[in-house]
Amino acid sequence: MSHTLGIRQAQKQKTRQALLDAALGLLEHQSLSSLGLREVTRAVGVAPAAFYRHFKDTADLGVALVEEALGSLHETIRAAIVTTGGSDERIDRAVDLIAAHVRAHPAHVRFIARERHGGVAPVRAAIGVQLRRFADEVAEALGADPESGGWSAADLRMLAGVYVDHMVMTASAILEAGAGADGDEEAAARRAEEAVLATARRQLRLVTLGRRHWLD
Amino acid sequence: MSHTLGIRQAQKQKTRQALLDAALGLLEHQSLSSLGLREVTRAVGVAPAAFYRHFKDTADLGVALVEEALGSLHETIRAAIVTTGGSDERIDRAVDLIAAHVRAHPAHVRFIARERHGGVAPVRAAIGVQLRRFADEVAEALGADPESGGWSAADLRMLAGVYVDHMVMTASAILEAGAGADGDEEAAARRAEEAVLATARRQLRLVTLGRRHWLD
DNA sequence: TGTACATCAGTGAACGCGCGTTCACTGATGTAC
DNA sequence: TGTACATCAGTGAACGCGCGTTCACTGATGTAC
Repeated sequence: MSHTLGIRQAQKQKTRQALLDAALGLLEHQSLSSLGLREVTRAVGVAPAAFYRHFKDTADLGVALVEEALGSLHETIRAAIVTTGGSDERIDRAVDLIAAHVRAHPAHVRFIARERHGGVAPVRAAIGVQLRRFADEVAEALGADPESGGWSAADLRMLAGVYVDHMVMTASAILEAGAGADGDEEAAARRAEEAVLATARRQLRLVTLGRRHWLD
Repeated sequence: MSHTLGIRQAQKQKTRQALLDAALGLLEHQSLSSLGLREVTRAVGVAPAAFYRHFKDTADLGVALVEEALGSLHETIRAAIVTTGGSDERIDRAVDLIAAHVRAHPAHVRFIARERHGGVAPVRAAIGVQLRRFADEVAEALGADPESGGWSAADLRMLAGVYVDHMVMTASAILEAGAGADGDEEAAARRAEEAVLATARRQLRLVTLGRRHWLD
């Protein structure tokens, strides 16, 4: 099988991951566009010059973060796709999966929502490519669904786009709902999150109804 | 009626507007989070210290930009609301209005899409407040529509949210479609924009169908 | 297993530069009489 | 209308500071024999 990494390679990967983690943390309160290389290395505890052993600049690090963040989202999307059952069960399941994803990877969700339209072109492009891939994948799954008989490829792709966009928007809204959760406000934050989830479910039901009558 | 501004006040307003315009231009390729005060004053041709006669810092300037950008969007939304006719005509009209808005105020659209989830909290908050106001306004208009008989306030609000979010996303997508339009690619960009508009119309039709069968 | 050399992730000092902020100022505009 | 004083938008110099990038380096790890 795959041979074990040498000590040197393993240590390098560890430092690289520490840089990525530190950057993600620092991006909670700023945009990638203003993230400094020295800020990141300071947070990790290595010399500024060490940064260049791993990334060309912070935009390059941002692209690596896109792969990490959308890798985890990809798994959630696949889990939502394979769900079976009636439309209401599928909607509940999809929304639960998104909520769990946000709880597991809040910083990833924030990063994607923030940089999707952010000021760093290569990162924006990388996010765009991946989200389009997700939509293609969802469109393919929708095409396999008997409910989609008679749908054109363009219409399936349009519907898939609605689902993917909705997923990203909902994830970001859940994050925002929990943002003010300090001390006593925890209960209020939980209520706000539940309101976001309820709205998301209603919106998905609306789309499902539209889908059902698309070919009328 | 309102008395004319003094020469001093008029000149001050002119400088303030020049700072806002310069900032908006500089934000095409970066986020507010990384916009420098000196950058803005340099673009206008005034001393750095002059900035403080108008804004506390760049975040403060950003909040002023939100009001400017969402003021113009507000008018477009009102125009879309008062449209009459069958649902297809209303959809076509709404999408045309968005396209015209993007053509008239591309930098405003970019700013809102970028900073809606951006790294500057006061700006994010200001955008959130205004978009929620727009949704309230749309919900009220939807409530007056005979097609919405029997709808709960929460459902109307949910639907209004879908429309407002869709409008912002579509505006941003139109901008992105035209982004690569240099030289020979102009024709390709126009085709890309038309594809975005076609998708937006289909998505609105999907929502309209869902709306029609909401109470089934 | 042991030795001699090659590799290379991370160091630490140095650089020039542009940043945000302060301050006393200037001179055109505004106001009171 | 004319004069004397007040206001205040914009100036320009100065400050300390952290930035990104470069470079020769060190010493642990890897490799060839």
